[in-house]
This record gives sequence, structure tokens and C-alpha cells, in this order.
Amino acid sequence: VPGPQADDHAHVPPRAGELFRAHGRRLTAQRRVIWEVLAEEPDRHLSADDVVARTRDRVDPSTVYRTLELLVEEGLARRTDLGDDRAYYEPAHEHRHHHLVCERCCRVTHVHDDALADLGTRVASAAGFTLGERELTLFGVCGDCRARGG
Amino acid sequence: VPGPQADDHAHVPPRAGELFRAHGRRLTAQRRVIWEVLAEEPDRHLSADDVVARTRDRVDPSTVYRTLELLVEEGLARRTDLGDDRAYYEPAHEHRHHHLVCERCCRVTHVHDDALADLGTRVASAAGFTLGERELTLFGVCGDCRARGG
DNA sequence: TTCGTTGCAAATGCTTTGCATCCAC
DNA sequence: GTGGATGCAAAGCATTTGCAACGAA
Repeated sequence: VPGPQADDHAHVPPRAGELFRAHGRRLTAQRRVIWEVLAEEPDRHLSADDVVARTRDRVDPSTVYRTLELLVEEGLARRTDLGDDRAYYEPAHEHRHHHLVCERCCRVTHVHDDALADLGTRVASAAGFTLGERELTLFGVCGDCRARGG
Repeated sequence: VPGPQADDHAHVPPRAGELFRAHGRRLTAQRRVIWEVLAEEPDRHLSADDVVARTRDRVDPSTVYRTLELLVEEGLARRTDLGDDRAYYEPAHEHRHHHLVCERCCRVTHVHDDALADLGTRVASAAGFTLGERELTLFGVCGDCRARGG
């Protein structure tokens, strides 16, 4: 586990800068900060508010909102609805997965798309509906909480 | 189609009044209005804002919010997240079903729980996660839009 | 130099809350 | 009569927007 003193922008995948520029976008210090905050949280998902809180001293809230929207547009981040009427953001570098939200501890875990493989087929034949790319959010109780009693 | 002068509370299922009272709650004119608005919309789902709009002349917005929350607490209505950062409400008299939201026409259709029957089993074995009662929301393209081209 | 970006502050808009009045039971 | 419910107005808050100053390319 690396110490807290990351020396520079080592965390920034070269892709970020490239991709920004490829779309006529500029890589600014603020955007780097926001991207790092998102990337340093590999498992969790951050609400816009979380990002605002973690960058308050370096980036203006309005810039955070504008940047998160931008990241989603450019495909660098994904926006997911995890209930609670908030949107959550995560870096988009992982493969497609769905979200399991524990209703007790609120922890969010992932399930690989494969586990739900034939869901699309079932829905299509049952309702003539073609599932899109959007990831799913499922609610329930995680293994830990379940073991812990109940 | 009945005229605008519905004579009385014919629309109100007896259950509503009973259930309200059974929980020490009172059935007021405003609650009846809100309940009717919800019940008259058999297929659709109304956002809090929709309900506010449809009752603006008869019920104060704050009362609408308080009542919707109450209805959910009492199990008379279900609150569902259909994306878009809004909560949607529907009467809870139907059997469990999930929501298909068309990303083109925004229409919401239902799939019966059966169609997704073994989803819970799959998720449980893949991630040790026990799905709860909450209904699912799936995004994609509905049959009509698909037929209409694309 | 240029034009995309930022910060600040003000504006939005949905939702919640305090409180006096009201009314269902 | 009494405590729950309502309306009104004000407060909250997350998010958006206008605009002048700023700075990446």
C-alpha cells in the first residue's frame, strides 16, 4: 500500500489527457484533481457531493459538477443511480458490471455482467424489450451482513 | 368517461380509509384527492412533482410530499426510482413487478417478477448477496420504438 | 492570442420545516 | 375536545447559470 504522499500525477492514466485533448478539451489542474479523486476510489462510488467535499479546498463546486458531467460525456466516468436520489460516479475503466447495494450497511459491491447473462433474453421474450447498456442496481443484503445475524 | 363532477368518493377503495384508520391515521379530503390521482393512473408512474401539478388547486405541495411519504410508509404506495433523479410513485395494489424504462420514448412498462425468476439465485451464488423486495428498474428500448426503426 | 475553463455569486427548483389554524374522530 | 393534518411562508440544499478573469494550447 503506497503512502499518502503520492509525488505527482502518477495516478493519471495518460489516456485522460489524451482523451481530453482529442475532444478539444483541456486538461486543467482542477480536472486532474477530480479525476484523481475518482480514480483513487477503486471500489466505492462517489456522489457528486462526495467529490465536492474531497476537493473543496482546491476546486469550486460548480466546476466539480461541470467536470463530472464532462467525464460522463467523454466516457471517462460512469454515472450510476444507487438509490437515495443521488447520482454516483465511478471511473469507467472497468468492464461492465452491475451494482449490489446492501440495505443494511449500504456497501456497494459488483457483480460481473456474466452472472446475469440471460437476463436480457428473458426480458426480451417476456416483454419484447431490448435491454440497453446501462448497468443495473440491485438491492438486498450482502453476505457479511447476513452472516452477522439475520 | 365521467364528467368532471364526480359525485363522491366512489374511486376510493374502502381499503384506503380503513387502512389509514387502522394505523391511527385520518382520511382527509386532501389524502383522498392524492390517492385518487395515484389510482387513476393505472399504468403510469407519477413523480412527486406530477402529483403536485395535478392537485395544485386542491392540495398544498407540502401536503403532497407529506402524504406520499405516508402512503409509502403505510404500504399503500410504492416508491420507485426510474432514473432521472426523481422518485416515482404508484399504487401498491398490484403484484410484484419490475420496470422497463424505454430510453427513447421514456414509456414505462412492467415485467412480472416471474420473468426474472432465477435472478436472485444467480446473484446469490455469484456474489453471496441476497436480493431484497425492492423492484428493479431496467433501461433499454421498448418493442414499439424498436419496430419504429432502429 | 484565443477560446475553453474557472471561481464567485446569484438564481433555481425541488423538498422540508415551523407554526398557527383547522377538522376528523 | 384533542391531537393529528393542513396551508402558508420561510428555510434548506444540491445543482445550475451568468459573467468577468484566467490560462492551456
